[in-house]
Amino acid sequence: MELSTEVLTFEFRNESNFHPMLNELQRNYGHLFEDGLINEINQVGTYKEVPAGSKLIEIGDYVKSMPLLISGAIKIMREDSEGDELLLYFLERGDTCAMTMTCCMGHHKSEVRAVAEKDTRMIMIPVQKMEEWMANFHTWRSFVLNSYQLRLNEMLETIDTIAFLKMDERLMKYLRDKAKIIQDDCIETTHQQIAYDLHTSRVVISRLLKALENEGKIKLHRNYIKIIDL
Amino acid sequence: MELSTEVLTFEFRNESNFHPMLNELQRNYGHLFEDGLINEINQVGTYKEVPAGSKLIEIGDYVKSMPLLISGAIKIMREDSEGDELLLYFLERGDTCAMTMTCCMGHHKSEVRAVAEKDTRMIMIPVQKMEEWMANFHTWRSFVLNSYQLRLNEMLETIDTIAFLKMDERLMKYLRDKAKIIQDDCIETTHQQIAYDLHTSRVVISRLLKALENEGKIKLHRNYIKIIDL
DNA sequence: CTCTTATTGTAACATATGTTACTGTAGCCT
DNA sequence: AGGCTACAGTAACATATGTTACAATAAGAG
Repeated sequence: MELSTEVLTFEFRNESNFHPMLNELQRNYGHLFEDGLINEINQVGTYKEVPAGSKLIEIGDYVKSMPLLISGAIKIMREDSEGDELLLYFLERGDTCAMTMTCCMGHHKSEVRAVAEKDTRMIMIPVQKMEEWMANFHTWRSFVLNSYQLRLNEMLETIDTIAFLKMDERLMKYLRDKAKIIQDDCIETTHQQIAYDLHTSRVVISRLLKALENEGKIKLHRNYIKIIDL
Repeated sequence: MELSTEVLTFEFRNESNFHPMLNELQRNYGHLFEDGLINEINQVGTYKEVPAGSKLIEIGDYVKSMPLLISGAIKIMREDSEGDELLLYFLERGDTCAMTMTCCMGHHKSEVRAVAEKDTRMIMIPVQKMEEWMANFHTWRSFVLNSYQLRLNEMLETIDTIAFLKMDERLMKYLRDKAKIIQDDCIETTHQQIAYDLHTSRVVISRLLKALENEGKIKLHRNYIKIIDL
């Protein structure tokens, strides 16, 4: 499955009479950041809008800016040397990517892939500012540390899921999480795509999905799954 | 297997003519921290020495100080609701525990268990100072961020191991990692203990160990395993 | 419409891992 | 020595997951 890696970027900075970014900032991050910081972000940040399916970061990429999500969702994936994939977690409004921060600050290659799960809007912050703000803005320090904490907890949850749950339970959790992310009981996907995300085979997923349908928990259709009671 | 949770703590602070802690600090963290910070750590830090096997943190504990490891090793474990265990990673000299930092700063319960793998020496930092130093010491900020990055990468490696490797490969990696941590080709442990760490059953471990022995990679003995060629 | 492709369902089988049960023995205590 | 316990070896079987192969059909392209 080939997805376009094209990304639409709109620059709003330095335009005198049109500041949607400032608006978005205040709406989504006003309660987190002090005014001075909001101002700085507005100065150096770049507004970016990407359609569902676009690849934002590939494994091995050098990353030079970190995102502040405004809306939408981003799927973070891991891949091993054989190309086998595994879904790690999703990012949503108010999130940033701790993995990206570590890449930025350590000037390392990305260890993960990031793909827009829905149409997504975000503000990109250049890496140099991150460090500067760490020294100057208490709210930025808190935000960064809090982001690390959230991400560590997501990783822990991922480990729990893989280590302690059987595939049928992982599948149920996957469907629940996905429905929550897209805020819809109808999940548009294929059995093959789920198999990639959970790192198993399509036949296994079809088998388990059919079992869930027989238990009345979901209803299967071509290219989408309707959640009844999970 | 019941282990003593007793912990030996020696306090060296505020003693005028005996400062082993300052020595240890300079030896192990002098290249990382500026003088002023070393001094502060020496003022408020507590030297702590624990024997192998002692439990430092239990899941659900509230943690009010973070460790800077001087020597030894600490095993970080996860446990699910049924009491099934899983080894996450080890901490060594120069490390601190990012999970602990997040607990301290967020005032959350610990999500993990920490057990001394060897006799271990460390300096404990009270949580209040952590935040203060974040604002005042550039080297402390770098250290904290770097610790988060290391821990995220350890977690990623753990996920890779569980998700992409079969049990025999996980076992080999486990033996290699363990030998490296204790710096000895003879690993003192039982099949049952390995089974707990890898979250599988003793019989499975015995079976796979026997296979490794037949391949000439290890030599099995009662209560210890000698690594030949892994 | 016809042809093609992607998607799904399903059977049959292979393999990895988990479970139960039993044995032997080293090490320790008395 | 005798007895106890933890540890290890192994067989036989159960289950979960992975693999291969093939059929049925919906959706889209022409």
